[in-house]
Amino acid sequence: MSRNGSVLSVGALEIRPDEHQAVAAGHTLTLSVRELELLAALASRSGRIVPRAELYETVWGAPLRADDRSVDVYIHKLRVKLGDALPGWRYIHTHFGFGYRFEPERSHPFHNAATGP
Amino acid sequence: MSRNGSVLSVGALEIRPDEHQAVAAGHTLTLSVRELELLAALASRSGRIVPRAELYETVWGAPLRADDRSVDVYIHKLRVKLGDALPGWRYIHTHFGFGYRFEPERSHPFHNAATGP
DNA sequence: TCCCTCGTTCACAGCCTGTTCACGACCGGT
DNA sequence: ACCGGTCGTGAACAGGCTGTGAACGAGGGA
Repeated sequence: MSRNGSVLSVGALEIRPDEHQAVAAGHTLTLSVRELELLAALASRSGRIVPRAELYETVWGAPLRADDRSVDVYIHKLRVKLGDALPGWRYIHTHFGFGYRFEPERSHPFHNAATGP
Repeated sequence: MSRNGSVLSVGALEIRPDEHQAVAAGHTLTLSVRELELLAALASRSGRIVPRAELYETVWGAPLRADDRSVDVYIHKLRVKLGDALPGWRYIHTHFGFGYRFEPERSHPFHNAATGP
């Protein structure tokens, strides 16, 4: 990940939280407020395993309740949209019992994706 | 988007604010003052997600009131005229909760539009 | 004055979002 | 392989935004 002012750049993704905009391989993603905020929260911690509680507190601004699945639901929404925009790559990895890790990785070793991370 | 003096060029559109004229695929559009100004405001920010307030302040020259729908109404008028002039292309994209983004994009994957953006 | 255009404002329908459920698949430990 | 706890995912809901057609009044030209 790299920072340039308020711009987060991870793999083929460029995220500008201030402008509510995320661009994947030159194509602007259609994200809701929560989706973009969660994406930014993940991207700004790229490569780290981030606990749900940390993600929730960052995006929702409140402590995570014991049975709240909001983070999981939004992770799924992001995976779908990122998958559509950048086929052949996985950005969000699950770490069972802990949380998620954001990092570009090929979905399949033999996938013929053209552009690198 | 490209600038040449006072000319904005986005996709098949060419907008000359100084001459109060907008040309789509060689055909001059019939736009009112507000319509042209809003189109110019959008085109000059092509590819960016622009908040309603910014558009309103640029075109109307005053801060956007909380329940003012003028921008939405004019966006609709522009969409109709652009849709007529350039079928098969979408230029104005809604970003729910924020504003609009101006960028040429095919309406349908299978549309046989001849001219590119 | 009459007609027509334009900008503004309404009203209502329809779409999008955030949240919460429900249920099945998956994981790790025993 | 069995089990309890975690995750993935599709769907239902209520509320807030946006799309859209129409009404209104001001202003300009014939």
